[in-house]
Amino acid sequence: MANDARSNKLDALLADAARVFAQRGFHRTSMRDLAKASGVSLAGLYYYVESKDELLYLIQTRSFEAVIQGMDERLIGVTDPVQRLLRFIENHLDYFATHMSEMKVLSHEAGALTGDFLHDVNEKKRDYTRVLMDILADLDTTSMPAHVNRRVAAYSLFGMMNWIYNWYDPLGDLGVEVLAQGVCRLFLGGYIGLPVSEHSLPHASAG
Amino acid sequence: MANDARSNKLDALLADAARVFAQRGFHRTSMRDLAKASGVSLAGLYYYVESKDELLYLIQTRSFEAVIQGMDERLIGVTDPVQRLLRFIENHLDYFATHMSEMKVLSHEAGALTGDFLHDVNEKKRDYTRVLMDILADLDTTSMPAHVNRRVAAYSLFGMMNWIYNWYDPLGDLGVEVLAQGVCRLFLGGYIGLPVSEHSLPHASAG
DNA sequence: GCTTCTCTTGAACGATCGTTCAACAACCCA
DNA sequence: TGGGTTGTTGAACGATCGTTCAAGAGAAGC
Repeated sequence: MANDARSNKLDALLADAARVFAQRGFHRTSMRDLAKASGVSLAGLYYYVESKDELLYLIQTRSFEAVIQGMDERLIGVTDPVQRLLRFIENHLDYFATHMSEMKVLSHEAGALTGDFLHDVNEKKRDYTRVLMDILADLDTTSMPAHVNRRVAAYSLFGMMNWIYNWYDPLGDLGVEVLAQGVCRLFLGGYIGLPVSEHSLPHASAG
Repeated sequence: MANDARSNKLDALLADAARVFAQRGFHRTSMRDLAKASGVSLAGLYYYVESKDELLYLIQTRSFEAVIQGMDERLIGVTDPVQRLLRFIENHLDYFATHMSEMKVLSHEAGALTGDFLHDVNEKKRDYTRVLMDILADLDTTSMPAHVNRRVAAYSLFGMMNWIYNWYDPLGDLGVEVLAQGVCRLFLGGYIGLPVSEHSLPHASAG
């Protein structure tokens, strides 16, 4: 179909744009930069996208939808809150490590969106945060009380996970599994004093 | 002295600029915006500062120097690694909560610096990280082994602390002391399995 | 062969950007 | 009173920005 070709090219365009946005930042990247990076003329970009803002929005909302979908799949049928938390973290970090550019754009360029675009992504963000908060609430009733404010805990976890674009190199010595196990152990050990055993840790399966 | 007046006005200018940069982002903020916010004409800004880049650099390097100086003071004479870690966290969060705009600019606009400016701030960042890494290494030899990769632990802690500009409201219900205690408990509990007692927690004295 | 639809383009638009500069006011010291 | 330093300004500079548009290429359907 012609629609397929168009859709595929849009996908490729978004991937190129995410790479450049992650590297130079959204506002420092010009549409001319994107044209060069994607091999299309400047005017040609506007056949696939209405504006630079929509480009940013599409990158963010699509990435976020993929994260949420992965989370939904990994939580199906899992009721134990510790397991749910481990899978929540595992999913987030897996996607982050395998889609570093997109997730950096999602994390770092949150303030660059405006209007309906901003509202839509913020709604997803609220739902996603709610899932984590509910798991933590579950954890509080089934384990010893945490002594750590739940909001502080939730956003600290997001901080650990979303900060990694500032330092982590997916191609370096440090494997994703070490990263995921570290974050899981830090958070679970700190939040409920639970030493996370080897076999209950995420196996950090890719993608 | 005339030099004092000039220096004071520069300080005020940097404070205004930090506020606007934190709100709208560095690249979205024009020199005309800063002129309006500081009550000086556009051209007048260039009497105090050589360029927009230098403005950003001054905000970042001065804030970082203040953080480092506060840390140095709080670590004097303290040898117990747990206490050193608690004070490191306490200092970082205290400064963050009392200088939210500057620290957001320091955290979020790290990639906006270039050349010598970037190099200088990165050097400070490396030294500062080294202090934390040394504390963690100390912690490893005096407590049970951590089972958490040290680099992962260090950057996770920075993630928890530097992410707060994305969600924390210093004027809201959540006090700085709750924030600091939460982060300390999360990290220490997770890193060395240590339940942090009430009296050993930072008292979160303001700046 | 002709029309239609999809895709791409060079060239231009007005707006806004960071920065500069000559000019001027206000003050200090002689 | 007059010269020099300090502080401030409006107006302009060239560059770059996001976006538009008329025009054309190429394949598809008749």
